[in-house]
Amino acid sequence: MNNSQKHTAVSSKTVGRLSRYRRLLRQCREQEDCLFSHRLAELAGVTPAQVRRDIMAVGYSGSPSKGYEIKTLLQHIDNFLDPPIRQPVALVGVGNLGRAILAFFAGRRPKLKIVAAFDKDPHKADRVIVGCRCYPVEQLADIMQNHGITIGIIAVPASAAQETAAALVASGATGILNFAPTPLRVPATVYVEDIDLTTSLDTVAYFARSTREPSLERST
Amino acid sequence: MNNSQKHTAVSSKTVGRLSRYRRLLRQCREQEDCLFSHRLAELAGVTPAQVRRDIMAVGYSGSPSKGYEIKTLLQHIDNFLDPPIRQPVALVGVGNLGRAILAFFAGRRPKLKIVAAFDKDPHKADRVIVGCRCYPVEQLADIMQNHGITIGIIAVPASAAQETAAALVASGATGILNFAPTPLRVPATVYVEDIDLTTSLDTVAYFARSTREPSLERST
DNA sequence: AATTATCTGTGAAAAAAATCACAATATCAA
DNA sequence: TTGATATTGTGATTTTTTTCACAGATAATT
Ligand SMILES: NC(=O)c1ccc[n+]([C@@H]2O[C@H](COP(=O)([O-])OP(=O)(O)OC[C@H]3O[C@@H](n4cnc5c(N)ncnc54)[C@H](O)[C@@H]3O)[C@@H](O)[C@H]2O)c1
Ligand SMILES: NC(=O)c1ccc[n+]([C@@H]2O[C@H](COP(=O)([O-])OP(=O)(O)OC[C@H]3O[C@@H](n4cnc5c(N)ncnc54)[C@H](O)[C@@H]3O)[C@@H](O)[C@H]2O)c1
Repeated sequence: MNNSQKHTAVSSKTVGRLSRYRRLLRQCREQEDCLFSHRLAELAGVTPAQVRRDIMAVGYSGSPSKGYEIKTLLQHIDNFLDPPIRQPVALVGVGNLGRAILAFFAGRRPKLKIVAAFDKDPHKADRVIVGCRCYPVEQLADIMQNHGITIGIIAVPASAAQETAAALVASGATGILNFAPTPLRVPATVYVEDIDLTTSLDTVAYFARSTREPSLERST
Repeated sequence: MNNSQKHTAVSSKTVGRLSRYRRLLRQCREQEDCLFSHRLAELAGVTPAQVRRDIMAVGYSGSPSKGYEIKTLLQHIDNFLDPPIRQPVALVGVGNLGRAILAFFAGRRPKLKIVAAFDKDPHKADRVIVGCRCYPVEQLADIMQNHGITIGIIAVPASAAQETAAALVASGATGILNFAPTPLRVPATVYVEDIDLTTSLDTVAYFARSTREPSLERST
């Protein structure tokens, strides 16, 4: 019981893809028992070599003849991705996006669930929003420490994002999923993943223009 | 009036960062007239060299003494990122997430706005949801072609994502922003950007565990 | 006007990520 | 048993992305 994280430092890209593989594998485990790297690659939209490399990280070997046994591979990925015990999550900002996020994660993943939501609006505090208890932000530190929360999701307006990040970190967060369109200033020991809709849409728009060949369309 | 896209093919990473720079620059253009690469780098959370490289893509040169003139740089970034005329967007799936997205983009970007939303639920069709007209999915092809829509946002359940993507592409989409946790199968000429919450949260959770050093905390 | 200090723009180098390509291995057909 | 075939795991290679580092530029200072 000593392995886990020291192999060669797995990249966040690989971790992300493993998460995606996991979902795909769960879907197809009813139909199939085993699959080959090229099959999983096709499902995931990556190359077979990429799949094999990624799978190396979880310490499981397939057989050249049958490929990967889905059940076992899933166990290995779960073991790699899932927290050993439990890793509760806090959501800050119960607005439009916050509620959608609560709805999205509700009832999934027992080990990685949103156990508390916070909002500075008193109307939202002390209620159960989508099955999740909502508290006033003032109680953030207390409740995070009570629950042992180490992950925060930021869904507050950009203007409040930095202070929210600071509060989360001060209360023990070591990972943050940030939806506010602001780069967060946090200690280097804290892992931040930004999800920036504007940036994503700008990027899609840019490549939607250049991806289309010279002449086309103009239907009747 | 010939330049724009053929320089050396700008990467999506650069495009994304330019979008981020733009937002930051807009914020600080009240306080400052000019800034240096290291200042913008600090704001954006990247290195100064990265900023300078990215800015090369928009064809603007700063002065070694004063840095970049914010107003002019913004013009160049706008010119680079924004569509020449107008690039209307369609949203498919007006559920929790869809409504949050409509709210988020409402009233911004005249050139890049969501002009139509679609849902298969008749209760949602033919209404104005957050300032955006909502139609039954059956009208997707017609309305996309009427409006000349080339960008689609997918916010339908995963099970309907592939068919939605196919419908979008068939109706002229060349770029898709996909929130459904499913890899989309589309022609290579269509640019797809996936936003996968589960994957993102898994990644944060993974690094939230390994990012913290051996011993710490346990405050009173 | 010379000196100093500091920046940009960019070729070159480094680092990171993806892909190639092949030995090792397993299976099957004859 | 042998040969043909197909796949894995991974070292080597390629490609992509980031960073380095410095020539050239600009302004302030003496
Ligand atoms: N709506 C979307 O689809 C979307 C998408 C991407 C990003 N975002 C970003 O996510 C954030 C939230 O978006 P939204 O649409 O839900 O906005 P919203 O205004 O609907 O919700 C924001 C919520 O945060 C609460 N809040 C404000 N300051 C707070 C603080 N200091 N502490 C705790 N709670 C606080 C508000 O009371 C409100 O309930 C914004 O930064 C937005 O830019 C939104
Ligand atoms: N809620 C979130 O925060 C969140 C976050 C990330 C990703 N997602 C993903 O986004 C998608 C939507 O999530 P949601 O929470 O809004 O779900 P939701 O169930 O609230 O909304 C889905 C909507 O899509 C409509 N729909 C279903 N099939 C359709 C079809 N074929 N054509 C047009 N409309 C159709 C439904 O009528 C419904 O209104 C899901 O794939 C989900 O996994 C959601």
